[in-house]
Amino acid sequence: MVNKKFYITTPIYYPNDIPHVGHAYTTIAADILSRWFRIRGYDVFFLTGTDDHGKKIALAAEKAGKSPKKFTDSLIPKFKEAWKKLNIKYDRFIRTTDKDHEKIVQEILQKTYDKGDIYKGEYEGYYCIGCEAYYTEKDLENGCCPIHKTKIEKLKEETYFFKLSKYQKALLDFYKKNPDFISPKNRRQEIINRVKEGLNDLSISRTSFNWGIPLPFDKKHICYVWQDALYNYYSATRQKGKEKYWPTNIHLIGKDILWFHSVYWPAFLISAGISLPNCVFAHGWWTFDKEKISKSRGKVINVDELVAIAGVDSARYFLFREGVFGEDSDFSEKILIERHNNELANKLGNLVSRVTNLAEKNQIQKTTNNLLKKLKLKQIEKLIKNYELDKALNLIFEFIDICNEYVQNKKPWETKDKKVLYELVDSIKAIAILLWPFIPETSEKIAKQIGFKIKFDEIKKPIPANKIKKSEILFKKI
RNA sequence: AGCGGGGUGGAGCAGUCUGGAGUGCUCGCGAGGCCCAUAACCUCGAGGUCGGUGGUUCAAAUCCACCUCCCGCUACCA
Repeated sequence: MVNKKFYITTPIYYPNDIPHVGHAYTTIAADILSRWFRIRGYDVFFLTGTDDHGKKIALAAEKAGKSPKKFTDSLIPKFKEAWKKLNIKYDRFIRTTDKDHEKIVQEILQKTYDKGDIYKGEYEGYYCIGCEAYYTEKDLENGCCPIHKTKIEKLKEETYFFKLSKYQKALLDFYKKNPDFISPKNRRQEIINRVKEGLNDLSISRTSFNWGIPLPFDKKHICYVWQDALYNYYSATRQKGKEKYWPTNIHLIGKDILWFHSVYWPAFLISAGISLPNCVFAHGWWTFDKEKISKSRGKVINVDELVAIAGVDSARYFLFREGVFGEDSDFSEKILIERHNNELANKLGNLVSRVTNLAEKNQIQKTTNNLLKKLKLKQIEKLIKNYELDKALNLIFEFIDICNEYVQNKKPWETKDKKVLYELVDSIKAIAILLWPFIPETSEKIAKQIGFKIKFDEIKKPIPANKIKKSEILFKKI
């Protein structure tokens, strides 16, 4: 039997950023889902990467005295290290400078051009020479550049346009037929309303700089950011053996780029005659101690800082337990530590500690695990399939409480009941397997300690009545 | 301005779609229990007219209308 496939992506990030909590959130979410579908037996392809092209990069490279390629090469390790640090297991790290990507982008652009969806025109905007960038009217302050405070001029540039307006109806039809395409559903109406208001054609090329992919039908022009970037999701599946993964099951993104993914992206694909992704899931933003994260105000928390607070697993756990997946949440070091202490150390850690200790002293004896019946496995599976990660975690931790209660009520330290201890050890196994996508390091420690494999089917397989040793402390309190 | 989201015991949140005793979670507070465990764990309790007004209904936090306050988005900007 052929396994079902699951293809998941994160956005490709701008490499001159420092990987921070926002990047980490999306990427961990993708990691959790891909791990989950892997243990459920799916053939998973998890893609992340960087968007190396664009004017900002070209300028930053110039400033650093490097070629853009060399410059981005030097930035990529930061991201790879961050993901390693967060225990993220992606299948490919794509860069928009990858040869296979460039080739695919050009092929599709040519196709789109041949179809007549790209035409030459003029782009008009407010151009600041100091910034070497265009601004929209509302960006200006009294007609001046917001950064240089200098008078700004209206400039025209020859550019190619994509006929986005042509796809208004097709998009609306598509949304109607695929109600889950834009998720969570409260964002859906927002997009639909805006699309109904009408779509402008999209300027897709620039001649003012050359760090990008040249248009195949006019080499003077380079493809401008979005088209180049969005196609990465597709080009990654044009590699040999990877074709089966298209279309994407879920594009995980931040709500700030939902418009591009739910409007431009399907329009580009329809135009190129490519089948459309199943779902674009826009999650919320992190505020920091109730304030919006902004670099200028120093309210960013980067991956190193995040992990330094209480470790990888606590960070991963916190991000998905705090708040509803899909909505905004507030990041606070204090609350992360609270959750680490109260939930991971006191509930989960302590449960493992007391049970393994009792099991070491008294041994365990195989029996039917009635305790496990209280685990709402079906519901948990359903929640994760609907990407309701916070709710799934709630149910798993509800079961941890039930286990702690069970220890309390059955008093195995008094009765020395080997069967009760067996039930508990077997239940911890189930907990560890279910938590593996969220806190892999901890689950693996538990698995090693008790002696089982992290596979979904193992949840229902009775654990062999091995000798158990008291576990080390899983989460030290802070 | 338009569109979207929100206002639930002291704090932070679920619950609202698919109405059914104010149910639940984390923390804080009060009392007790346990002693296996990471001074952890378990039980009980105090505390809310579910933003306001009106409507539908046998029944509304939940559905409808209006009002009020908070927050976000408004496009070629990753």
